[in-house]
Amino acid sequence: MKATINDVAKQAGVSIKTVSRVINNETSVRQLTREKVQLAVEELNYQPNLSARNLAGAKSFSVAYIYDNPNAYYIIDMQEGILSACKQHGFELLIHPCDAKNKNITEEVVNMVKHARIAGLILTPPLSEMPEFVKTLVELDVKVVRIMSGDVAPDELSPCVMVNDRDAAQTITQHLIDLGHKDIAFIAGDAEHMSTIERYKGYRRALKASNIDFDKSLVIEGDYSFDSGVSGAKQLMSSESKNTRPTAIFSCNDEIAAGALFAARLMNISIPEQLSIVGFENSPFSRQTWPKLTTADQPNSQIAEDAANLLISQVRKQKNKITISQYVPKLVIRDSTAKC
Amino acid sequence: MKATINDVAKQAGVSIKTVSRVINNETSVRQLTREKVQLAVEELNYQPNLSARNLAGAKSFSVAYIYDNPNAYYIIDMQEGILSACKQHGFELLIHPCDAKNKNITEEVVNMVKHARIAGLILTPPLSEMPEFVKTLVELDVKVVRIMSGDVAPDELSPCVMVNDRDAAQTITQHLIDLGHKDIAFIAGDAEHMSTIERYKGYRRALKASNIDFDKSLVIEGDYSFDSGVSGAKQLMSSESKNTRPTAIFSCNDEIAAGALFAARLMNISIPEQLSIVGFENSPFSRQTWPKLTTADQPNSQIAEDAANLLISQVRKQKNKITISQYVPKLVIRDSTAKC
DNA sequence: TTAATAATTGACAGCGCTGTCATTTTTTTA
DNA sequence: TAAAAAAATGACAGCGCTGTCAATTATTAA
Repeated sequence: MKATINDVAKQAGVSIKTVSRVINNETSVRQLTREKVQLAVEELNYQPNLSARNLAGAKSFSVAYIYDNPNAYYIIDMQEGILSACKQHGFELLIHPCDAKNKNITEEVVNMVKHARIAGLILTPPLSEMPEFVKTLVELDVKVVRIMSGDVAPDELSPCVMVNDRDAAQTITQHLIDLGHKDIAFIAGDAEHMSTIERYKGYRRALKASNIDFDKSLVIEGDYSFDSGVSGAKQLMSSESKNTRPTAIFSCNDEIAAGALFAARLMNISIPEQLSIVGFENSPFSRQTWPKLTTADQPNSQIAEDAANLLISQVRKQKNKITISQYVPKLVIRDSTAKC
Repeated sequence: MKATINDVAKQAGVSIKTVSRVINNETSVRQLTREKVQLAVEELNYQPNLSARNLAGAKSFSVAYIYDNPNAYYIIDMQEGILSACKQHGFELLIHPCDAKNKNITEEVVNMVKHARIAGLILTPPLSEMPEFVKTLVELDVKVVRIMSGDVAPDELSPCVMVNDRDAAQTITQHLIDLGHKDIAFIAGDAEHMSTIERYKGYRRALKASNIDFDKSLVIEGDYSFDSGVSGAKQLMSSESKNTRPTAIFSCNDEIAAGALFAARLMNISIPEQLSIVGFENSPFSRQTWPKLTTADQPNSQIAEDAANLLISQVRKQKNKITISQYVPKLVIRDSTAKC
């Protein structure tokens, strides 16, 4: 019932090998022949069988998305972006949730790659930020594309799609400064995440650009969780605290910001009148807090599609060398920030 | 490098066909032979090649999860549950987001199933609740397992995993009644979703059981969105409203509840002192609202794993007829409900 | 124009597995 | 104990495709 390469060959009056050449976009097929084949492909609505391709060829038509990230919205966006690129190029997507903290993560992934004959991997933080992990993979000749925080790729290991958190954080902080804030606190995400580091840099840079003295006591460690937002904000705003009480809090992501909002509520601090709070990521729930969060929006699905396209062209050896594309999240002003 | 069936056969001193029999759990292999083969499989860490299996056999080792649901947390939980069952049985998971409203959805899915040689599908609402869609699929001999709301399967089309929203809703409503509430409003999800209907039934049943008069004006149409929670609660609590002002609101899911919380805030109604609000689903953000939501918890990942196992045993023709398993979400009491 | 070279095309094996069917071994029956 | 029946095993083709290499055709140089 489903057309095979044989049917197409017969219909086009050529050998199956020629059909194979056409569908794989190989050179050395005469234009006329190519068109004959393409016509037959369309008439029969032929689509190559992935299993057969994977089995016969040295190539693979599967890419995998390996993730370890508690943020469901992020993952779903990524997946859909990747899927969209895959569909376009006749690739298949395998998803593989895992635990980055696991010592055997490298082994686990290597095993999976070997077993399932994966053409390449897409990695997002924190996995994309584990140099040893990536290096091992690359040395095993696995194509990898990483989505990372920063403006330039940290190495030549693999192509990257960079998200410029630094500039975005600077813009966000500037927004607070423009509102008249001077005592701006910073609640960090996991310290080892590049995004935390980059956002911190942007924050510092904005302060510096406006000649605002940096107060170390306004920087609180956190871990990208709601709870760390709660405790961070409590610590910052408690009356016994020796710090200058900040008038604004830069939260490393929306969850932290939601936590800070929660803490403010607990302490009877009204937002944004008495305290401005910003988030980062523009996850759907940043619109569902009270008040709605000012945050930075990143086009995740677009970023993922970009990464997948990069990966696929790598796999096809369309050597576009180490390509890098960069995105800068955009400020979204909502109701959690106000004049000082 | 990777062991193939040939390596195993050689190692075990049998033919590849016998190895095939063992790994497929077929009968008519002597116990002794079976053990020899199993030993070799372990020694070589052999794992059958999916592509080869798919290509050679009539069977397929891929299942697909087709979804159309804006709730990222739900999808991720589902995926992970399905993935876990797949891993256990050597199946592969394909994910396929789609739009249930699309007229060609059936064609799209049928096409995908045919093309990718899918062994079976897992469907969640709203797709699982489209009888014509399911029927078409089943008639094309595609195995389907549905996750649905209700206590018994609506038909014999396919196995189902049922989530008893009705009983859960009754329990939740009873919780409100126990707190002394009598004027309990209901903000519905999408009217055509079974879950809305079932939750509504549970709500009505609880009222009836406690001899509380049902007030139609306390039932508001909604659509499972934050915004419908906002407008629903506004409508219920506005002073011009002719209704009895409710003292509690049953929201059909956590998003609606978050919306109701938001509206209450807007209207200066304090929760839970002046108004109790309950959600449904226990999504992560129900812990991140102020106050934290009382809600009903459903073990989504477990449900999904169950569904996937059901599907896989169907595919393997281990005819456990039309099996149904049922889950009842459990009440989780947090801070958004209080005595009247 | 012809030989040499380059560009196109095809024949065929084989990827790792399962299905079919024939063969061998074991068990049962007479 | 032999013959018949049943159970266990294996030989081999072939799933749909790609890689290799040989054969053919078109193009260029001499």
